[in-house]
Amino acid sequence: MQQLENSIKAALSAAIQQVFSAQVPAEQLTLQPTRKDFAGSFTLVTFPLTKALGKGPEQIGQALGEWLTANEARVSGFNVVKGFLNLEIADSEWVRLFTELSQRPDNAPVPTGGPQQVVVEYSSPNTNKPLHLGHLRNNFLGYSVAEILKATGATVTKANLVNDRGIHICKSMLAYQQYGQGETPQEAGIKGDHLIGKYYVLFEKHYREQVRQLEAEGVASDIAKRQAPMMLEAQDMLRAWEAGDEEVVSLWRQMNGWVYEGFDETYATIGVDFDKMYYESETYLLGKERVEEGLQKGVFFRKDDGSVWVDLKEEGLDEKLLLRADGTSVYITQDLGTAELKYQDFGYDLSVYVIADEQNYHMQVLKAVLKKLGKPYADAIYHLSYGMVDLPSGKMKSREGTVVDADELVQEVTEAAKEVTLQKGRLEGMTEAEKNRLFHMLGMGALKYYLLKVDPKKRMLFNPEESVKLEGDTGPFIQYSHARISSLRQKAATMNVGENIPEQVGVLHEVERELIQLVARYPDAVSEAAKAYSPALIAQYAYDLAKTYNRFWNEVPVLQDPDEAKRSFRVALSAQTGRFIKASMLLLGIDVPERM
RNA sequence: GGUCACGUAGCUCAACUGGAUAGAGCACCUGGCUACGAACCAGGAGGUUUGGGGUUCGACUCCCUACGUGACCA
Repeated sequence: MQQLENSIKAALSAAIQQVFSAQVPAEQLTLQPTRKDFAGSFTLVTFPLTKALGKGPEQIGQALGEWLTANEARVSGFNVVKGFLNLEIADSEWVRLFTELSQRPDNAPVPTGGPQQVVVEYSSPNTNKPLHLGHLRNNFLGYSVAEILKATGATVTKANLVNDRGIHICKSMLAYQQYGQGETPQEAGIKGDHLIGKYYVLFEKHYREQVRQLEAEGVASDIAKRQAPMMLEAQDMLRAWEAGDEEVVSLWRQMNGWVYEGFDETYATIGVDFDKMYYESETYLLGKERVEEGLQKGVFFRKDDGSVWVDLKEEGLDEKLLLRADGTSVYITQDLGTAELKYQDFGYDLSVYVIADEQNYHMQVLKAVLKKLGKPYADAIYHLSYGMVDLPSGKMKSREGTVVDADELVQEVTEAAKEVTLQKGRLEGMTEAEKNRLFHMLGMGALKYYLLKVDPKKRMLFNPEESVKLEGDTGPFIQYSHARISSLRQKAATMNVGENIPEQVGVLHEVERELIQLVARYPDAVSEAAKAYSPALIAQYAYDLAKTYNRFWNEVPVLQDPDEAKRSFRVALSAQTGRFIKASMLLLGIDVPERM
């Protein structure tokens, strides 16, 4: 489609040369898809040309339209409305374009001239609690963006940086020591990540009680928060961990192990994967080396108390602490180390960080610091900043217990999909296992599509009732369209209708033309989505494709048409639509069924 | 206090990066299954794009300002 558009532009540029004897390079022309209410496929906006050509917008449109229909075989007609020249493309050209696309292998890359070695870091959980709704947006985005970049031909590594050390996990450990009585996930019958989460909550509960008590005794609030015994103990534990205390380290290992088992189960269920795992416990020391490097290069400075800082005022930021006075690291310290390590491992020319927008400032600082250090990979860092997920009741707050648990949510959407599918689905002859796989596929389709169809940058609202809907602008709507196509193809096969594209198709139906144009846009959709790091563009495309196909289904007979050529052509068009629906959905991490 | 986002139909989201009469879905109303799958399709109603100013042939989009929401920095 892009090619066709470019060659039309070139033709327009030539037309301007011929008719007005003026030079207007093709790149300067604004060509856009024609709006639905007008005839034509491409529209040239002629307003910008009036000055250069010294004519009115209608006059220009008329003259160019006439020249093109006479001299350019692919342009079959035109009309001018105010400053808009609408060009109609010959049906033969659409059929030719479609034929070309049908021969394209499904996994052919869409070259964009973009980065080739890519690392996408996403998920990046803390190990003190199970995944929740916010993590789901992150996971789905990261997975999808990685797949989209792969589709452009890049070599992509999916990385997960696990935050396995720090005060948060010590809190869970402490509570477990005090109240756990050695229980294991197996004994408790709870997933490991949920078990650890339970103790984290327990810590918070008792800790807050202690703070309240201290306050009742007249201690100031901020002091009480720092002096509460459980907080002091947790900090002791962190120090013991850093010192390598055997007992603490072994408990830490055991509890993190449980969490990983739980996470792995969740990752498998939601269908995301990673090529490389990083653990902060293994990388945080590397960050200190970078700080040392910065001190030696003179781009960082040490304050009297021994803490290390960087001055980013010239970059429009502030002074930033890099290492505490006691030599312990802060978040950014370890990020410096991990960035270096990733570069050593993969030599990326693009490193994507899928991180919520609350860390915009932090990521700016990271990039600026790496630049100060003169790191060649600083500019390759891209922060894919996404908005928070709100609930109808407001913000999710773990303190108030309003977080939506990922595992529970997956369960719910699957259950909802099951209910409807049992009622309306065509499940004859399917085994129980196949049925369950289908329910899961549809439930996840609904959930993933719901979270991915919104522009990543924007904060979004998660409405539980809407997220399990299967009608309208939803994943299952698109999955349904695919199932329909599969069914049609099967029937076509039994009726001996081929999927070949005949030499002569005749005049196209308007909706056929529209469908071909959409199908032809697939590579453009992928490349736009890659450039914008936006799965939402793919979701939008898949929806348009399914929607237009359904209109085609309702308005045009396929197997019933008396003309044999039309029958095969329409089956071929259906088949290709199905392939691109599937390809698009797979880019979102959503699988599509043959029937449902 | 400072910095940065965002504000579009009752609700949830689009709008090709400055182009035509701002589009979809949900909800509401009307119509279409003895047709290849009705989880579908067609139609109706619903908008001062938060308010106010400016830039230009043209502004949801860019600039200024007020209000509202959110995040971050101490």
